[in-house]
Amino acid sequence: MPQSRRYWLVKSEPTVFSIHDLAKSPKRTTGWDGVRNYQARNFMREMTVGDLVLFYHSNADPPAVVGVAEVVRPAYPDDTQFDRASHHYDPASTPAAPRWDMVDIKHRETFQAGVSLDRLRGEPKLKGMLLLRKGSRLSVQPVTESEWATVLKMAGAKTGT
DNA sequence: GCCAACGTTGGC
DNA sequence: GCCAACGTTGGC
Repeated sequence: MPQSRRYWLVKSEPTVFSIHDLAKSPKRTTGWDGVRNYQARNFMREMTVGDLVLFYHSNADPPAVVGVAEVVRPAYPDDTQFDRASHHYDPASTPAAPRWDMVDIKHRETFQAGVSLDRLRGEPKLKGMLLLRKGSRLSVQPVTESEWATVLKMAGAKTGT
C-alpha cells in the first residue's frame, strides 16, 4: 500500500518570492532553497513527490495562504550553502557533508482570493494549526488532512484532497 | 550543560 | 520601525 499523500505549508515573503513568481518560473517549478532551520529542513526531508503544499505569504498585507504547490522532487543538497556569494552561504557546510537540503515545488493553483491570517484565526476548525501558534516561526511545516481540507474550502480552491 | 548575547522571523 | 518569540553560538 502506497504511503498516502501528506500536506505541508511553506512561507515566503512576496517581495522576495511570491506565488506569482512561482507561477512564472520555468515549468512553474522552483527549488525551495535557503531554508536554514533544522526543523524546517527535517520536514523537507520527509516530503515525497506528490505531496501538496500551501503557499503562504508572510510579511505581507495581509499575511495569507495564497495558493497550492506540489512537491516534484524530494530533498537534495541546497547548492546555495556552498556559494560564497550567496546570502545563504554556510561556511560550516561541505559538499561531502551537506547540511542543508531543498526540494522542488511546482505551482498548482493561485487562489482567486487568498485566505488571510485573520480568517484562519477565526476558523474554529483550525484552532490547533501550527501556523497560528503564538511565536511560531517555522518556514516549512506539516498540515493535517483536516486543516488542508478546511483551508482549501475557505479558499474556494479547485485543488482537492 | 548552562545561559547570556546575538541574530532572525514575522505580525503589527 | 518595534518588539516578542524563538534559534543558534560560544564562553565558561
